[in-house]
Amino acid sequence: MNFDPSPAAAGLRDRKKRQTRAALATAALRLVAERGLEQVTVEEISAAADVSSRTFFNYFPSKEDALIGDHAMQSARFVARVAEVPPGVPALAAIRTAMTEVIDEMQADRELWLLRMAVVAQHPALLPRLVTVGAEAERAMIEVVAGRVGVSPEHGFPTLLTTVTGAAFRTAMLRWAAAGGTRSLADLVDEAFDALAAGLADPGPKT
Amino acid sequence: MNFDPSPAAAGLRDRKKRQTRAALATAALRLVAERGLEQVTVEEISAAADVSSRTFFNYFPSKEDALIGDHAMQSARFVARVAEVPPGVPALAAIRTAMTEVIDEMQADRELWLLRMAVVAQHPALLPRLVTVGAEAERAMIEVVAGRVGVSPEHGFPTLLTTVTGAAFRTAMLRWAAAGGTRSLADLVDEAFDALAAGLADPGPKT
DNA sequence: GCGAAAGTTTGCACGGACTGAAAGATCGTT
DNA sequence: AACGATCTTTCAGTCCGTGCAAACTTTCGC
Repeated sequence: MNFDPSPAAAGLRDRKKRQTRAALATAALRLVAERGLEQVTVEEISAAADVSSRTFFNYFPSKEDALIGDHAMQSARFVARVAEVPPGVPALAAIRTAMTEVIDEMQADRELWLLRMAVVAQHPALLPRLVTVGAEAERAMIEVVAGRVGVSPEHGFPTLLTTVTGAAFRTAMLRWAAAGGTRSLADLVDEAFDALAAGLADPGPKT
Repeated sequence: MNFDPSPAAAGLRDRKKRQTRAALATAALRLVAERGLEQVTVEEISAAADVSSRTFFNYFPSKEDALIGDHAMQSARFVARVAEVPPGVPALAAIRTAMTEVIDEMQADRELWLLRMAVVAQHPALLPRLVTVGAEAERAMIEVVAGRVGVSPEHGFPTLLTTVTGAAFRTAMLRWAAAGGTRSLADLVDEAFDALAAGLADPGPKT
């Protein structure tokens, strides 16, 4: 069992795996950013990372997944953070609060994420695969929200809130990348969540 | 130029094209609903529609597209309807109003849409391809919203509103299908839009 | 150290999605 | 009936993605 995947690990085996995984991911991003998704084969990505193309598929189930990365654990932590926010805080605000941790991690990997978002912007089909990376994470999120607001998961609200905040976060990420990281991601997320909390009312001309 | 694609057309050729397109789409839906997406090949779908598999790809660029259908014109009309709503009406309400036409058409094809949504529910990867079927439609929508509320398209609001209402509509469609069409789609969309207008505030326990 | 155990990489073979080109069938028009 | 335009089919080919088994490497027990 590996409870701490990020730091320089004890085993040599794990370190190597992390290396090749990172090499594949960055090679994929770099090549696709240069040439476009269709113009890059997994064989080329694998060659750039010095492994066989079969090995590529041992790490990622598809070409797209190598670009998006593996956010399974981040998603799980995110859901857990939402559950940890004190009760009484409205669910929308709780989600915004829990996002802070994810945002900080993205800012830490700033270059990687800006490149990744540039690729996503060029290939909108990849967009949905961000944030909502897993069906289980989404279901878990829906259940946590249902618990927070005290309704059954069959009620429409938890699902609506989950998908809508996901969409809001995605647009914030896109704007962040479009601005080349000029404005802070946290600011852009705040802006989006403020608009949601305001009922998506038309912004005054003074904005 | 064909300005009126739906009614029984004049030419025999066009009729045949419509027939095979519909045959392919319904065969795809039926087979995938029975066996699942991975267990159905394009060859089988084509055989069920009595055409070669190459012909399938003359009609649809991918297996998924045959399931989702071709909503390009509907999307364009939808965007146009949003632009037609009298100014002064907030953008969120304008979008809800414009949706009525789309919803009515879906209710008219009730069986087809319920089957389609059942398939989508079984294969969440198809979900994003609904509503947001085209990048151009989405951009057009963003521009119309920007025009309505009097901000530049670079402002975050138009994009946010477009993606968020899309997500809301998708959840309403899923609930509609999950309930087997018991509740009217219009009701479920209203519920979602009311929640959006209320700033996604937690629903009281009395809901 | 050393050999067994466990995990990883690789090549091979395969099925299926999708595309281009060229030949064949069908339809509309005169 | 014949011609041109349009659609369908056949064919060959590329690439994605997966199961399998052999070769290899790290780890562990002794």
